[in-house]
Amino acid sequence: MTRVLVVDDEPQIVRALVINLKARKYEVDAAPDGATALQLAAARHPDVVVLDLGLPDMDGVEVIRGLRGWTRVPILVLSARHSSDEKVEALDAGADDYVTKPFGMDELLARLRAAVRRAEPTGGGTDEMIVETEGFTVDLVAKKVNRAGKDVRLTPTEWHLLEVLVRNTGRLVSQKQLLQEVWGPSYGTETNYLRVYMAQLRRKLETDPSHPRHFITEPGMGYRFDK
Amino acid sequence: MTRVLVVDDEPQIVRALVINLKARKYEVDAAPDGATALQLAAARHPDVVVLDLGLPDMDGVEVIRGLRGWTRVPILVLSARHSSDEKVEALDAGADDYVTKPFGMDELLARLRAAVRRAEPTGGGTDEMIVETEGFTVDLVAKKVNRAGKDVRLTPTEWHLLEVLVRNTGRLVSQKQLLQEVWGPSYGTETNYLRVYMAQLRRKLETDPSHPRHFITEPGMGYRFDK
DNA sequence: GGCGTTCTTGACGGAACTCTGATGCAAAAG
DNA sequence: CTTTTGCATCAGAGTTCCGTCAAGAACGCC
Repeated sequence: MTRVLVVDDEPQIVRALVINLKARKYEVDAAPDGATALQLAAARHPDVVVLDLGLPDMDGVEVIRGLRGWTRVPILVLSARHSSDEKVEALDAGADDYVTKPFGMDELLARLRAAVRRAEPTGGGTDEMIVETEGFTVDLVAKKVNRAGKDVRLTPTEWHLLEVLVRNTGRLVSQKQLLQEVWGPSYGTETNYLRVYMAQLRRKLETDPSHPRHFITEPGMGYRFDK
Repeated sequence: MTRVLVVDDEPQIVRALVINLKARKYEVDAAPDGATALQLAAARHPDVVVLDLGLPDMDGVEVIRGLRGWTRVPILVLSARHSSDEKVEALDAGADDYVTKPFGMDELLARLRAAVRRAEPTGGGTDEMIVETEGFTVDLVAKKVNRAGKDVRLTPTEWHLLEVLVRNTGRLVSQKQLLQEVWGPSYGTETNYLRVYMAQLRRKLETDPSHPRHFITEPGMGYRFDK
């Protein structure tokens, strides 16, 4: 189910959006200001953000920057201002689309669908995004890990961590990047989480967990997944 | 260089777009109708398509579908029609954005930048920034050094030092600059650190560490990395 | 409300890394 | 030829970082 974060300080707009989105089977979170928005985004990892630029506590563009610091989630900006400069600023800060109020609900929903669609992982269906090692197989589309013919059960956090590593196969991923992608932007230094969950992954996937061959530690820098 | 395909049957709009895009260092192809557009798209593989819906030979939405059959290239729709239905149809057919005429050039360019930006690869196919010598290979993105088929393990400081040198391949880097970039602004004089870590790098990477060929000392001045 | 799963937190031993000082060598300066 | 200066090398001390375990807290599911 697609999760949407709606950020707006006008209750009637939020209500209208929430009703329409829920009717179309979206999962919706709402935030009345920028601080709440950033917090919710980190906690809930929405698939798309609908953001009103006129917020009570901070400039909407700052919210965009705050999000772009750690995520590429599509951001659809709402604004009462029609000025070209405003649009350019928001778009260049990292917004994906800009809709001026008053807006048609149909159009907004269509733009939302477009934003979600293009964020989908390679919809072409040609490459299945399956990574194989000699000990196990990771299917990024089906979200499944197979080892010796049996599916391995992973917790959400374990899976998320594995996903980030596998999407960067062969590349070193810094601890900060891992923490921020999996736990959110404010967790950049909680390296103990990484230690615990990396140990879990190794225990579940490595042939010899105490001598990992695929989940490599680069001391002081980060981790690397190798085939 | 980013390649743009402009599809429009009104010469003056095409001309305005081409001039503005070329001035901003885009490479531009232009097509006056749908058939030419599909053909050019296939031949030239543009990074983004700007598409007017009002074409002489076919419905613009058909062009979108024709493109979406085989590519995920961002499509930015231009149209004189403000109707919500038109927008929804185009977006749901696979367009990425919809701008109504008359449009502001600044806004259009900003939306174009946004479309190109989000199409940029993140997990796959990034440019690799690889530097090769006859003895070893440095991958600045994956943070990997390969020597004789095996990965060389570098400590954070060693890697950081190597990175600064490699990014300045062929140029002399002063000791002060190296120290300040790797250890911080207040370490401009601790040249002994440099000696120790330069020796480590040579020991790990040079074929004959006592007669370095790549990590050259310039006495009294600094160090230089040569291929 | 009870139960099982998952997430968080803290502590500890061991491994890896950084720093430091001593020593030797070579080239430039006197 | 001697002195001085700058660099290379080595090994040990101190510090930081990582893997592991275990227990409590939070969460979701009947």
